[in-house]
Amino acid sequence: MSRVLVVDDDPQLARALRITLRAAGHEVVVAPDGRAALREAASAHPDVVVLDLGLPDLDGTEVLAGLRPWFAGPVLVLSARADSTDKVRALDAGADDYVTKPFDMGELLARLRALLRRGPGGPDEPVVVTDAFTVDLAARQVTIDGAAVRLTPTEWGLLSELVRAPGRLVGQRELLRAVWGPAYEKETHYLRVYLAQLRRKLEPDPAHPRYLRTEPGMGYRFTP
Amino acid sequence: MSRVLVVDDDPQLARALRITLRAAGHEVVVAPDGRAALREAASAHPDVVVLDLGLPDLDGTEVLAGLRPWFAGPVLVLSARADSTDKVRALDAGADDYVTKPFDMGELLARLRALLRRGPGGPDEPVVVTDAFTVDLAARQVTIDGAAVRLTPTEWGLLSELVRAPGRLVGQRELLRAVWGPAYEKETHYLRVYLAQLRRKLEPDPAHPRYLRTEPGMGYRFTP
DNA sequence: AGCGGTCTTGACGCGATCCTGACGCGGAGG
DNA sequence: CCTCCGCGTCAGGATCGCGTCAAGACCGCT
Repeated sequence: MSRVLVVDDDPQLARALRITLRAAGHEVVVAPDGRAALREAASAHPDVVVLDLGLPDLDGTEVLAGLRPWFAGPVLVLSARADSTDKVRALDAGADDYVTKPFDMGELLARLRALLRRGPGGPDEPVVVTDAFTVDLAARQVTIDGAAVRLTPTEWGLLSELVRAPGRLVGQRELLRAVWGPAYEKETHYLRVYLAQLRRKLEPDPAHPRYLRTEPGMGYRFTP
Repeated sequence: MSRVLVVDDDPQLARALRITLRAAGHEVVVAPDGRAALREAASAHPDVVVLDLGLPDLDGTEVLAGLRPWFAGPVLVLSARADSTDKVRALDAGADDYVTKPFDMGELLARLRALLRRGPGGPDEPVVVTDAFTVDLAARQVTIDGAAVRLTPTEWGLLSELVRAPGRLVGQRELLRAVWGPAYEKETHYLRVYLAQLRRKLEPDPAHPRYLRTEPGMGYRFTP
């Protein structure tokens, strides 16, 4: 989902953060001190930084000052100090949020979500592109040379199921269950009919499918 | 400097906030309850909203929900509840920050500064323009060749829901839940009736819709 | 109470979509 | 060489979803 740089010298807390953040779908990079933080921030290009103010080498605000000139993403500051003058100082130094330890993990995640929501262009668009056509899963649209292609609900269900697993073979039972329901697992004929329709609409040469391939006896495979 | 909408039913706190914010160079608008808040937010076009969750008429999250669809600026939530589940709920409902009462005025100001620093020039356009008509989400107004178009509340709800996701297909269940409520997810008939009305009012050729398109069996799509 | 506007509900025609059956083809196995 | 199974193709009929119109119910306002 997003890349998070965690700056903390406490190995235990860093570990907990890494596990929690990874479970929430983020990619995590950890830096144990200020110098490493600046180095990693420059090389790893994180989307957001979680910065503990209590570091062994540099003061947290110095890290913030070193970061801010060029790092545009949000920075969430962690600190054991609850004094509001500290908060004001950190926020005015460029922090976007300030959380005092000990803190609740759920709250931290929610605050990160709030920061990332404002972020650069929002979350990644799940778009699958081939040389012949483009599938936008979020917008539920298929385009071929920029022109929209009309798909029926069944056709779309089938296509999205295949496109969601690029390169992977999808069994016929799997497809039937996903599109028609568990009661239709034997109706392999449906697949033949609708795959033919999809190929007619999407493949450059429907007689020799290149993207929606048949694996005889097993299922179908979408190869980008 | 910036226009701040303060939503709080406690006259004393509202007064203190007005004085402090004005001293910091902000223009202040105060709303004592949820309905007034939504009204003022639409008419005064604030840059940021400070929202107390404890309101006499509406739940704070309802105000947030009513605000978020069209208000792109930051919202800072005030609350007496320090429970982290409350925080998570508010943040995920669209709040950008959450401050528990009692709070330090200096910290609140610093947090507001941090929020405003992130830019009143957000990429979100609250106005959607097509060749045929213009939709102003914030002002709740549709104009066609500069002339205002009268829409009923239901028509507006439907239109704003579609316009908010340009190019994306919006499922009929999704639309029904957003406009009528979760109990009406099966009433696809409503959609047909109101889409027809919208097309009559907005489309150049209602018989051949160009902007409010139907995706049979799936939903509707607004294409600018 | 009366009134205008809005929302709900029903009925109808039409077109699109889905299901189904029949046929030909090709490869695997006997 | 022959048979059988799975796949692709085609075409028809039943069904579903959509758009349209109109009448009744339900507000809020005067």
